[in-house]
Amino acid sequence: MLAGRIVETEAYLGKGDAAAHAAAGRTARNAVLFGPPGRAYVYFIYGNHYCLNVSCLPDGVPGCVLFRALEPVAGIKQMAEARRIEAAKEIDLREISSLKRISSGPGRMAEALEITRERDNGKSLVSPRSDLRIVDDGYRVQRVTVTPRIGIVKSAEQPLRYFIAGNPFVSGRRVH
DNA sequence: ATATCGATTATCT
DNA sequence: GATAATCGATATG
Repeated sequence: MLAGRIVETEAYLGKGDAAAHAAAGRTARNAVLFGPPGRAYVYFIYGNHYCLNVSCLPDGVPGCVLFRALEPVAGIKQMAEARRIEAAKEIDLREISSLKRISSGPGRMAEALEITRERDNGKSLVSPRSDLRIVDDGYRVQRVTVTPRIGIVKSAEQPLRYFIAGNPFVSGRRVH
């Protein structure tokens, strides 16, 4: 079983959030965002990467949370293999710097979990029967830092990125 | 350490 | 035809 702690997220809203895929209304691509909450919204970006979100607001109201980084917890070797970083010589999975390369960043995270739109879009993330789930393991976050979102141009100033303060698996530069 | 750039394709204008 | 919620490699200080 693969598992990781969610350490970094971003919120994307609907109309009024120009950076959100739902901003211009419902299409075949973003239909999950307009459906019930708790479903996987997986999109393909830059011709290379998948990114995983969970739909959040009530049926008919678009909104989601993008998962940007995981702290690897279980199945670490398998995730490293999925990322094709197991073979490299200087990789030592006991080192934080190596572990960070597994699932710090939305594209990396999806690759580590082998998530694709074809397989996972629309899946429930809350059903006990689902093979892709968000669960509570009892971990309690002490402090959350809020900053603007990464990699967007429109609505770039809004403070909608959230991460566990000081967690070493948060992606990007700003970790505090 | 920071900056810039190319890859590669589904989706939308 | 242009764009994009990224990544990894390369160049430069």
